Amino acid sequence: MVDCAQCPVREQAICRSLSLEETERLAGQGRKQRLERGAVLQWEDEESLLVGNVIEGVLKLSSSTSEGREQTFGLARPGAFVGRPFGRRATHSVTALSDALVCIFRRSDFDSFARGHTELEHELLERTLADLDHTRKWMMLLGRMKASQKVATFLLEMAPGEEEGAVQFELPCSRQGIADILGLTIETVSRQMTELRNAGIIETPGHRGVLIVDRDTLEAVAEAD
Amino acid sequence: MVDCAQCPVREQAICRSLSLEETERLAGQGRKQRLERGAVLQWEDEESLLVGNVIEGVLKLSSSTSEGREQTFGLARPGAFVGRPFGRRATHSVTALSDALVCIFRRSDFDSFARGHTELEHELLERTLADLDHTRKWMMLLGRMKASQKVATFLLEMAPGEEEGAVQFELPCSRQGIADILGLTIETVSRQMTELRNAGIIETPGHRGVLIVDRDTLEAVAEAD
DNA sequence: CGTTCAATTGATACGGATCAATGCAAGTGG
DNA sequence: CCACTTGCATTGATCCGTATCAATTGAACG
Repeated sequence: MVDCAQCPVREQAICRSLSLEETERLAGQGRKQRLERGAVLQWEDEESLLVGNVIEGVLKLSSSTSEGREQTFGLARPGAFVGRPFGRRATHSVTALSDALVCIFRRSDFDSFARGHTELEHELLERTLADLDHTRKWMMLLGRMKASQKVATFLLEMAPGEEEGAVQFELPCSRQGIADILGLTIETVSRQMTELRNAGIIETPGHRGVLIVDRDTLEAVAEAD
Repeated sequence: MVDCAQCPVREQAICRSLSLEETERLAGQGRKQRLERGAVLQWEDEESLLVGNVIEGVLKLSSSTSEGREQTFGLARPGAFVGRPFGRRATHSVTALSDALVCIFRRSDFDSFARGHTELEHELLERTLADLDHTRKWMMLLGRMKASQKVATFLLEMAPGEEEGAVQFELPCSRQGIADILGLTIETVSRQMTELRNAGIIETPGHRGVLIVDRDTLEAVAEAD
């Protein structure tokens, strides 16, 4: 049985546009699935069969060139919607970066449900427009920024909040993961991190931890360096 | 008075999802506007006031870094929808690459019209999803391909049709324009074009003309070079 | 304490940017 | 009709940033 009222992402996921009753009707067509770290929910170029909401964990949207170089398009956190509704071919892979829990539907079921629920489609439209804005922003980063700017921008993007003071947090992925997002190599990312550390702008407690000491300077590096 | 029945993009623009009657009701809230080559319909970071359809010409969606390096996100051809509905801030500029004709609406008018017309919102959703797919494809190109692959991919993308034989066409933009799209410099684009010409893969009649002589080899270059 | 995997550091090569000059075609005016 | 300008495109020389290859360090774990 489903219990959307208890869902931890009820207020973030697209379901918030539906009444609890309608949400549970939708949920009746889907199921929850646990994903282990590294599991692939959808392969690029496969038929697009599934769509869904992320409940826990972090997923990665990515694609690879024929030579095997990978590019990450974005990360999906709890509350995010993943998959490609209204299209038969997946344009990217969806992989779990951490153990994750998703609430998934057959694409065809979701499509017809959405066609009957205007508010849901509208919510999806708003999200897709926001995703597009965000993707374009990162396009600029890939095409026009140098490594130091990319890394600084990435850290600022990952940092929670907007506060002035020092902020500490955990990165959602390894150095390789950062490299795939920024279109760099693992070594270049590492070097940029040590430069920032030597300059006293950040500290790096543990492999995934980051402490932003001087946010203003970090923003200046992101602007031009 | 409006006459959407005669509109040359009636069957391509989002309006195709509306009855002719509804289309003209929408048109009553908008107007046609001519844009001269180089005119800017919308500046990045300005308040998002306008949305609309491209009727004639080619527009460019782009943004610039603080240092003035420009990145193009995409081109809008006749039938395309431009602008950012349901959001108050424009994330990119919209510039006419050629003389153009657009059919525009105040964003607020369009938003409320769309909220009342499910089929229009659905059409917009499908387009936005397709735009997102396309943008991600180009993200990969920016992040992971080398100059020769970028240029080859660009030419293939611009070429009409999928035929085997030689195809001739005009590029929609100058070398600088290509550079802005591919995240390269004008010189690098030029050098790659001459390499392709010397290899007998393409010919370049006039500044904007391209003749693809050997499409297979060009595709091979795009895959890996 | 060794094994393993990720991150760091170093040395070198290469691709593309940058700076600078030349070429080429389409106007413009004498 | 020919010199002169103007705006791209092309070509060349050099420099810088990042990739690549290779070795080392460091942390997590059995």
